[in-house]
Amino acid sequence: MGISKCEQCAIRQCNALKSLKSYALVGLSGCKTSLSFKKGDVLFQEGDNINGVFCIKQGACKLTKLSSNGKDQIVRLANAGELLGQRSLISNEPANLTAIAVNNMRVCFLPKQEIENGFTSDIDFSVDLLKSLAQELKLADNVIVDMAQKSVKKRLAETLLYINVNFGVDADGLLNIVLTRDDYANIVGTATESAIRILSQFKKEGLISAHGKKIKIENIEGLKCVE
Amino acid sequence: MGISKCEQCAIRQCNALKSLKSYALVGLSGCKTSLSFKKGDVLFQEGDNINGVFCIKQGACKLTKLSSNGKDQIVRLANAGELLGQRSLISNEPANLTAIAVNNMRVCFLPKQEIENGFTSDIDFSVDLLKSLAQELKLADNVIVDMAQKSVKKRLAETLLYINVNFGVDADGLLNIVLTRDDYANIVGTATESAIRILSQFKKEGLISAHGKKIKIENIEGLKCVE
DNA sequence: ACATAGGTATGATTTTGGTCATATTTAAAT
DNA sequence: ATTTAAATATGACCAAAATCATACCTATGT
Repeated sequence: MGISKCEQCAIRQCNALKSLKSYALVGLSGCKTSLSFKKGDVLFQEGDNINGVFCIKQGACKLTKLSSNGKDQIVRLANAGELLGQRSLISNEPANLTAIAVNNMRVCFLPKQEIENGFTSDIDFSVDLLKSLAQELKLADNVIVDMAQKSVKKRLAETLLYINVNFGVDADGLLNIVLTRDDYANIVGTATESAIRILSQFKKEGLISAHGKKIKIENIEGLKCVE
Repeated sequence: MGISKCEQCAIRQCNALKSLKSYALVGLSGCKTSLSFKKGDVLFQEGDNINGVFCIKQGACKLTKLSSNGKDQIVRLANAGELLGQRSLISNEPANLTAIAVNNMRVCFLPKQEIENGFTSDIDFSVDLLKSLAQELKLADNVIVDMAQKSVKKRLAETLLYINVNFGVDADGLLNIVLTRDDYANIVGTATESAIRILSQFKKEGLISAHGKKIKIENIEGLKCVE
């Protein structure tokens, strides 16, 4: 059971839970589970009946799906503040994606029943859920277009820029999210060797620098111009 | 103004409007606009403030997005019964996609205000909207994986199978949706010549037959096995 | 019926990206 | 600290798909 209380948790301001009335939050506090995951841990798997949502308090994860060719595609990255499993809860279906921690995470699990109470009683909450799904859908549609129309090199450049904007950099300017070359390949949908090759090229061109897995963007404008 | 009444319209059973209470339907009837579009007509464009939703009574359309390389990607096809513009309405944003009729269409336009009244008063309506967005999101995620991981040939085979299942065939077994080779290319995200070449190959292999633009699937199992 | 534009078809060639092979480096486990 | 596995790097080669070129259909309007 949770130590902290949902009413006092700042992270809920980042997602639809911000619209829950205080009595609903008290209900949540009483039945939530605080979990922690280490890098590489699986939060849930494609096909799991998750029966609730996960609120990311700290850390980030990748949402992947296994393709029929045996490769895992990373469909998107989720950051602290995001709610996972909304879609499955709403559709009343098993998870369509697998969630894997990309660094150490603290997560609250909120059981389905409690959330459902929220959205029959709180119209603002369902409106917020609608908005967040609508946003996810828009982003997904845009990814479809990028996948279909842009080169691997451009997709990889845009991925670096995306991570820079959405996850930021540390004191040394290194991207806060640390991914393997294989992860990068699975985001842009290419072979691992191709991702490695292109990142090496970006390094030679001075667009990025790499210290092991840690990447620093050296030339944002240059990356934006990659075709 | 509409001739028929929303209360008596069967097509709304196919989408979230089925959950509107009868008084809300009467309100809609009073302010809806019945439109018709011919093949190739634009219902709305990416960037338009559509200020309402479109309910497709008859016909089908393609939802496209212009990529930075100047090509139009077909993100999905929408059939009779579907509601267009839900996402924009919810996000309160301009349309992210362009809708173009692929055959003759009859469509009702339902203004935003009226729909919004529906979802503050009718919890079932917002739940249904949530479910339909959730479904769209799941499909979009699956398309991302397919785009990233499958060959052009496989994507084209799956597109034919998708159209077969979702739009059906006429008395002669020809697919009900008639698309140009260019449209097929823009669905799977390839060059027009590549789409033409692969369809020719499918013809030679006896998987399909083509009578001008009209396509008939001759060997469903064969198409399913295309890699 | 004829002209015309848009769509289909196919060949030749180039480019992009995938696969296979093999080092080398880095990180994790004992 | 040493071993081991995993991740990175790079070359060589191959396959898939894009591009360029050209020709031929087939609807459409005049």
